[in-house]
Amino acid sequence: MFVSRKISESTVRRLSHYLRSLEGFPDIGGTVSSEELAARGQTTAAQVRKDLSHFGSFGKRGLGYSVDQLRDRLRSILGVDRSWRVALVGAGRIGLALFEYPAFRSRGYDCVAIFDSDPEKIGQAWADQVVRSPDEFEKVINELDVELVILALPADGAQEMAMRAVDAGVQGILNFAPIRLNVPPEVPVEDVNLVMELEALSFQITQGEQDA
Amino acid sequence: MFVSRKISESTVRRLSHYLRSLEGFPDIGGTVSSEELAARGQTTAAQVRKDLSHFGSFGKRGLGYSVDQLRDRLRSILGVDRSWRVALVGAGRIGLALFEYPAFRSRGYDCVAIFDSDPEKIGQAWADQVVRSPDEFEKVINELDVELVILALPADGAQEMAMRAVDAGVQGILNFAPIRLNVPPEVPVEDVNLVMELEALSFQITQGEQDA
DNA sequence: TTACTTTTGTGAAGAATTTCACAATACAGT
DNA sequence: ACTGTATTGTGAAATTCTTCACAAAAGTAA
Ligand SMILES: NC(=O)c1ccc[n+]([C@@H]2O[C@H](COP(=O)([O-])OP(=O)(O)OC[C@H]3O[C@@H](n4cnc5c(N)ncnc54)[C@H](O)[C@@H]3O)[C@@H](O)[C@H]2O)c1
Ligand SMILES: NC(=O)c1ccc[n+]([C@@H]2O[C@H](COP(=O)([O-])OP(=O)(O)OC[C@H]3O[C@@H](n4cnc5c(N)ncnc54)[C@H](O)[C@@H]3O)[C@@H](O)[C@H]2O)c1
Repeated sequence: MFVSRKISESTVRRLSHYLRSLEGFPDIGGTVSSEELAARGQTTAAQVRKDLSHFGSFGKRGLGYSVDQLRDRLRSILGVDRSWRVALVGAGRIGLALFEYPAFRSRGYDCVAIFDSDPEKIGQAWADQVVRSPDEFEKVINELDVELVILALPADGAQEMAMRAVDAGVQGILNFAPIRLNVPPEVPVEDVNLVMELEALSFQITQGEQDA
Repeated sequence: MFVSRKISESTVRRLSHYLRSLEGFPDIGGTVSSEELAARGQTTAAQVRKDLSHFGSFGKRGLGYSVDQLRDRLRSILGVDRSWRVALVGAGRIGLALFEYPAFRSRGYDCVAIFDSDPEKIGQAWADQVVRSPDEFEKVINELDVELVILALPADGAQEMAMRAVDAGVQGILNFAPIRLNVPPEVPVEDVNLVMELEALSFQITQGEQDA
């Protein structure tokens, strides 16, 4: 019934999926069943109900869940019923792609500062932002009250910038650099490692062939 | 002792980590213990041994694993002891970042074709490649014997291109579009959803604060 | 050869996650 | 009000994943 601490990683991923599905319903006032939600995700109705039950019971037996209500509840559970101030560190190729990706801003992740160590890039205008020197990092993080940092810089600078971000009071890190960051356990880090995703594919293909 | 089918997703992710760690050892002829490997990953020695034991036993009691041997074995398990022919679909911001990312090629993922539907982009040269029209898709996939496809196009075109890729004989899909692709179960799909990663962060931060 | 140290490989125990299955309940129709 | 249908919320069972713990090597040193 109540938030019993320790929600599993996979549950959180599924909650994101449910929210994404619900945002597909432009429908006002409708309802959705755990069965329907399961079909759109890639899971079972029982799993959907169990996932949601960790946070309370907001369905109606015989009817399902109110789309509007469930969507709001999921937004609040996932912390996207507000906006987050994000800084981008590394104004390279992946940094640019992320910066220009509209889905971030539309979900409430607001890029309020960009840093790069390359003197050629410092001072460049990116939309409403100017690329800043890492020398200003702590000052800017504090002044703008940055909560999240996206690390899109080469691996050799990532650990240092992660530490500086934590020391400056940043609350979470999305890391694209292919290294395991060492940060205090209370600061969550999510790693994105695309080589690993490709390896997962080639693993599955290779294994599959061994069966045949 | 033998590949007993059904290796868990988390095991595969850890195998990738182990391989990445081992590639950090330029050391020729050395050995590494499960303890050391665990420290570099973010796991336990028992987990390392259990993961490896699914594929045979290639350590020496009292000594550990031969770095060279284990690295080769992991490469072969993950299917990266060969090169893979990859096509990129969608020559946009994320497509460009991926195309120029050197770690892919160096791991054996070779981008051999690029497709985009934008007439402005078709014909553009990208390094050694030329952006092609999706009209040529099936022909090119077959001629170049493409095995993997990276979908970096907007969500509304992704399902169609996934299906065409499968029909053309592609064996795996790395999908950046924020939709759940519908493909036959024997074709592995890996999804990359960055909004979900950010939501995982904001969830953890939000939850953490509720404790305090 | 024997004693000692180290570290693997693995069954068994323990923990976590998913699935099952069903009583509880909400509404619709008559 | 009653009957029928749909669908939740949730203990319990089943399954999957992780950790434990220790006998079985393998090397080293005396
Ligand atoms: N391009 C991709 O598709 C891709 C995919 C996955 C992971 N990555 C990883 O993302 C990171 C960035 O990749 P990229 O392709 O954008 O590289 P890039 O070389 O295009 O950009 C990196 C940027 O970081 C800047 N930088 C370097 N040190 C810095 C520091 N200390 N502080 C601030 N900025 C600094 C550089 O000046 C450069 O502008 C790398 O770690 C890479 O491994 C990239
Ligand atoms: N930019 C990011 O950081 C980011 C992050 C996560 C996910 N994504 C996702 O990745 C995908 C691409 O994002 P982007 O930012 O590169 O977008 P983009 O608009 O920069 O590029 C998309 C490209 O795909 C092409 N395209 C459209 N339909 C096509 C078709 N049927 N066949 C071939 N090409 C086609 C377009 O012409 C365009 O060049 C989107 O689904 C987006 O949601 C992007």
